[in-house]
Amino acid sequence: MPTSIEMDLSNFLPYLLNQAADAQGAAFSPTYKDRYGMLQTEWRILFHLGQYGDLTAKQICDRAHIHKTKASRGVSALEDKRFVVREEVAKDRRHALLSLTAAGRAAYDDLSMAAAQFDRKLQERLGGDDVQTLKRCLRALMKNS
Amino acid sequence: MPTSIEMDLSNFLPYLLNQAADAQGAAFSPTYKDRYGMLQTEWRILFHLGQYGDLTAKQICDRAHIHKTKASRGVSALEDKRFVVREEVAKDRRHALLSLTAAGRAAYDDLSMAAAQFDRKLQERLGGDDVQTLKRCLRALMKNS
DNA sequence: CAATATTAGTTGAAAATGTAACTAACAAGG
DNA sequence: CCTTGTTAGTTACATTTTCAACTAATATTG
Repeated sequence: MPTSIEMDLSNFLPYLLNQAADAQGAAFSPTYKDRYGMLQTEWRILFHLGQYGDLTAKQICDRAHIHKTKASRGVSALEDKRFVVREEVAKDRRHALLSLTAAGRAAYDDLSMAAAQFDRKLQERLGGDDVQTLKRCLRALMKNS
Repeated sequence: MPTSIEMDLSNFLPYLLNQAADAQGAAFSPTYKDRYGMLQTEWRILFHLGQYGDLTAKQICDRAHIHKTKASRGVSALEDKRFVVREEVAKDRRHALLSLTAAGRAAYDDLSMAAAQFDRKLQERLGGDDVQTLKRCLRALMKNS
């Protein structure tokens, strides 16, 4: 006799969030994985650089909530793929400004196009009003408490 | 000059989902991690057994979209903690029915209570109407396409 | 009922992640 | 300047996850 008064798993928000994120992440990941052999972190770094221009690793970490070790490895992988180059900042040699190469820019353009298309399909599936509410809620939930 | 016509990261649903799931997952995980040393998969298995009664590993995998190797290791860990016992099914000895021990049931009760409370706080933060919409959207997004 | 295919679950190795300790560069106070 | 503290980023190591191969049990087919 299961006691299920307290909580219903299918109503537990962290669970729903996680399942939805997994499902959609799995649906999109082949795009960057198969085309460019990227990991999620690499794709995220590439996206930030493509969208916001040159940044240091620290800035990317802060914006995208990526841990610095993960970012460090992601940047190295992108350098190996010749998608990113780093340039030391003269006045503070701890930082290095990251920027996209031509190849990196091409990959970004390709992937951001695919991402936009992916998003449009989701919007169609859910309907515009719901998507607005959904995104507003998700933005609120990103910022913890 | 960044080109950001195509796509805005802060509007890309897989990204928002992932960030929100990470943030809320990180907010809740100390509950099972600190109290019982559980990993997320273990907590999820425990939850399924507590809520839906005795199940085989396969049934849990199917319901919770957990890969069988992850589930196998999660079940072993729960056995080590004496939260779960397995009983062979006579008519098909490949399966094993998993069930909670008294200690497992106690942990489940404790955690499901905490989960319910966590969820109530989120509902308060977001407001009832939005939560309804949010959950409906997330359920739709869980089932891929 | 023997041969083959499926299914549930496990195991080992490789890949990825997280944690902590580390280096190198700068900053600030004495 | 010289100690002490902070910051950006890397590296080493332990934990976790993923992938592929495997075992054991049952189902299916000729």
